[in-house]
Amino acid sequence: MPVTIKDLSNKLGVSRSTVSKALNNRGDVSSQTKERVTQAARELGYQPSAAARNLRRQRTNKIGLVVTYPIHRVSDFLSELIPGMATVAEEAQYNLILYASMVGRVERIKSLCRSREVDGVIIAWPPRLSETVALSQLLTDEDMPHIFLPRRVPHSAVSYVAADHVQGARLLTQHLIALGHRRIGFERLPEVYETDDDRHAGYVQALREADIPYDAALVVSANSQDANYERRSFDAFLALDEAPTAILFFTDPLAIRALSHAKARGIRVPQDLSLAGYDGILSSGVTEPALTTVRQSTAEMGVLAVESLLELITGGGAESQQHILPVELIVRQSTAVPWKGSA
Amino acid sequence: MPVTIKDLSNKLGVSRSTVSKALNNRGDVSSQTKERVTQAARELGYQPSAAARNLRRQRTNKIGLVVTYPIHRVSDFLSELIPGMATVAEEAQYNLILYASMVGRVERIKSLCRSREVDGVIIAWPPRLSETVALSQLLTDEDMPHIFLPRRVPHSAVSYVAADHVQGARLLTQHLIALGHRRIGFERLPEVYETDDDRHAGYVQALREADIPYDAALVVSANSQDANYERRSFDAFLALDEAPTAILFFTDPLAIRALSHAKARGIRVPQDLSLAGYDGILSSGVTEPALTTVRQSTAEMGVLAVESLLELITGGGAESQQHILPVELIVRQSTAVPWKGSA
DNA sequence: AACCTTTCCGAAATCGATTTCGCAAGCCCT
DNA sequence: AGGGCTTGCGAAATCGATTTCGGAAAGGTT
Repeated sequence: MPVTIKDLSNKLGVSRSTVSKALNNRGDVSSQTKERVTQAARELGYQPSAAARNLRRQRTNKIGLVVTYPIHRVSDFLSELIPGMATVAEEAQYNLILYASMVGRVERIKSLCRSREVDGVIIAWPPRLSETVALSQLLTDEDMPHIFLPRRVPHSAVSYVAADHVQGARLLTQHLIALGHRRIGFERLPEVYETDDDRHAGYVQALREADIPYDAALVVSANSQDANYERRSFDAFLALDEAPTAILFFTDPLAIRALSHAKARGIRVPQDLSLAGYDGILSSGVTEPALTTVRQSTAEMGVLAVESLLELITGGGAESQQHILPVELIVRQSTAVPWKGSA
Repeated sequence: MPVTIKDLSNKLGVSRSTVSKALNNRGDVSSQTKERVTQAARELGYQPSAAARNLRRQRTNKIGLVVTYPIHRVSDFLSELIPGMATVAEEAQYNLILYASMVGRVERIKSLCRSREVDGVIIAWPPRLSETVALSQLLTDEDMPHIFLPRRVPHSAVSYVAADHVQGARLLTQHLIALGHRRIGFERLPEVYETDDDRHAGYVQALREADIPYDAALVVSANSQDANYERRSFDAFLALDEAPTAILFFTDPLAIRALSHAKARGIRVPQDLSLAGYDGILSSGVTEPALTTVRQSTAEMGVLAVESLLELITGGGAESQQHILPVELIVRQSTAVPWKGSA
């Protein structure tokens, strides 16, 4: 039985209204009374009940991080996202509630809105575009401020924070072209929809800019569900009439595994073959050779998502928040001039 | 303006009490009425207000993950902890609220208790023992179920989930001894208190079991604040009259950096020097050579912590929950027989 | 002195759900 | 028929804070 506002008002002989107004620093309380009340509140260790306050104020000062993707598949990103998000939220007197088991649970999201557990949500790793747009509509209908992360949603009314993957893939491809590569493989991952489209577009764009014809045989689609697929696709690359001299992988883990396949086959990286990843995860820096990759600042995206969401909640900002953050090319040892030494 | 219980009762022409009782499946409502009510609730998409329910029920169905350590320093662990924790919590109809900026904020924790935002808390990476015990006392006084993670708290009334670090360090040391090492260095990290003590104890125990005298010169203390310290301490190891043939590091990152220092000095690992880490982070598997390490199942600890906390909350379980999870030795390529080939 | 402003406070309504308690209707039993 | 039970429902209290609104008291103005 914690101290309530009633206890305070009894002890001081003033009404509950006065206590509340004093603690919230309203105008119609004398500074004397304010002093007495705050003093007593401190002494008794009074802390307003969150539930009562939420009910009355009709807001919770909590924002939801709704992960609409198998959460263990994105835990690496979460570890970069969460510290910044939580910190920024807390600076604004908000807390982060995690909703992990949201894969395909539109019903659950709807009930989350209606029960008003949170003042706004960040939808992390939303599903394919059509569903995302529908979800956004649902949330709008429910009057729930929301922002998508970290995927671009090409729709003017939808808020999101994403990284510039067109540019990322373009930078990587340009880097390889500058080294002298002309046959550049690209292993894409269609299951991530727009992100995959974007990176593919960046790859295509860089090729076009260098007047290198696009060869569909150099582009294969990975499948993160199927562990064996990687090796098969890697071998497929090598079996081409004109094998690529460099391969871009959709993510670092794919590239790292390709690296070990290469080693197992006696292919030297980068002398015989250049490999590059994407994301700049920690492991990409400690492989031998260290991976050339593109780094998106996940932490920054999280921070920006929270900040944008808070603006949507307080209504201070624009109608919709759309942010695309720059990415950074990280050149390391896994890429080099093709056929440097064939010994 | 979401649908409230009042809307339902109006539409159906029954009292609010009846609606509530019907939806909560109480005994004193006819099954007919129950049917009508649930039907209408579905149609209108009624969802009880979380705040109102919390206020009335005096519980929130939320548990707090209180990180009392700089959160960006533990983000790797968080990524392993959180998916399991959130999933288990949600299965039990609970959600996880993150409290990130809790370093030294005892006041904040106290207000968290008094405002009853959560039904229980998991205190992650608690501070030194004396403070931890005091914190536990505070939480007990506030009637707030709590559990510490992932550190042992040697105090019968305090609940915690931890890993068996005595055993972990012992396994590593035994492994090196079995390979033939007798001069085994140990770089400890005193800032993590009990965990450090435990690992040191395991090291000592393994040496004693093998009748190898303890040499204080082989044990140095790292300081994670000071990036240069590592190199200095590494050089200090090498400068010893009788340099160690193997070194255990308190964590994988320390070992990984030692690995690059070794390379930079032309020392071959493991031929000239065996190195081992601790924790089995992802990166430890992709270094060259891959690190021998000890893996604690962080994910399991998180799950167990949530389960234990839920028992404390529902009062079903024991008075205090104390769990020490086994650890697993992972032998990889960074450890070998000493002086295998000196060429 | 009559009137008008401020200043400050408290009674009561409110947020939305749950729970207690009383009561009416219907049933069974002797 | 009368007493006792069961069943099903609703009125009202409750959780704890906030907010609206009315009014008393004090001060100021002509």
